[in-house]
Amino acid sequence: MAVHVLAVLAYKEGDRVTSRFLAGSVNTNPVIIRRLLLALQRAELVDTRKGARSGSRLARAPGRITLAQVFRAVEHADTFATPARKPNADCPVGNCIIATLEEIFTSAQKAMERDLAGKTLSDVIEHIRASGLCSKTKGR
Amino acid sequence: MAVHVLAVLAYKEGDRVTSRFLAGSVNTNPVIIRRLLLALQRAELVDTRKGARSGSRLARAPGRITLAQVFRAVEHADTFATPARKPNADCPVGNCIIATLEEIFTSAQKAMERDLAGKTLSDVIEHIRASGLCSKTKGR
DNA sequence: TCGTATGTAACAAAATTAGTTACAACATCG
DNA sequence: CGATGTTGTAACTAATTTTGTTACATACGA
Repeated sequence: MAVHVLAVLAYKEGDRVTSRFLAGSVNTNPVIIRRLLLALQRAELVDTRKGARSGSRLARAPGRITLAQVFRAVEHADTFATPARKPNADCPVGNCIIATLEEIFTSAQKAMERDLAGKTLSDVIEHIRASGLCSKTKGR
Repeated sequence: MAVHVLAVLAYKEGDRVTSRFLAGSVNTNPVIIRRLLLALQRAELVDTRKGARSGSRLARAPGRITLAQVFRAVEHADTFATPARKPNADCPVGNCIIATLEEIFTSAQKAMERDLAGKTLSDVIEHIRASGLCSKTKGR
């Protein structure tokens, strides 16, 4: 979803877009978008301003925003490493396997992020444009 | 969790282990384990027998079970590619971005699986043993 | 044939995520 | 300055997913 929002922002390069517009585009609620934008702001991927006639826009060129950055901004790091597993203190295997699994999964996640780091927002845009299905006019 | 179960099975190499025992080890319910074992059976990673004095064991040596196989057996493939997004037919961007995102995410997932393919169950076991914290005696 | 364990269904509970409503803070325009 | 429009945020509800529970038919081994 984050990518979807950023893609729309990239289309409107430069212009500020309101959360209401984005919500319409993604077909959800403005608040959901705002929550998402907060994460993207913290990662300095978007630049949001309050007040009348304001909104959000990309903080830098689409070519300088990798999907790995987006991923890290949105996912809370512990994606699936330790999904709040029970303490299960009764089994020694359980206790010592956790550290091992964490190590393995962070390695796997790193591998994924390396792959995502190779793709930027403008790659996504170009890919969409190339698919032809999508005209430049964005409804709404 | 799947890895946890398989690790216990690897410890008990050869012996059949009941779902009740495994449930105790992971600190959950036998039915949860059985559901998990069904997926592992379909992937031919474990060999389960019904009836009295039976249970499950690894279908092959721990060194021949990669974590990528486990991952694929357990996760339903569409891990996070298309999490049942709304149809949102009103926005053309939405419609054509989906295919693009799927492509990107399957690529990322492939990268992760390549990483996991490089690690086997016996690597995990060894890693656990090396951590020292865990004696060979598994409680319960 | 008896005991034990799986396969499976049906359902309850808990956790997560998405969505809603409401409102204060605040920038911009007139 | 004051009206307007938009974000930030809280509190709450709803929907979905995951996890756990109970129950029982089925099947295997001794």
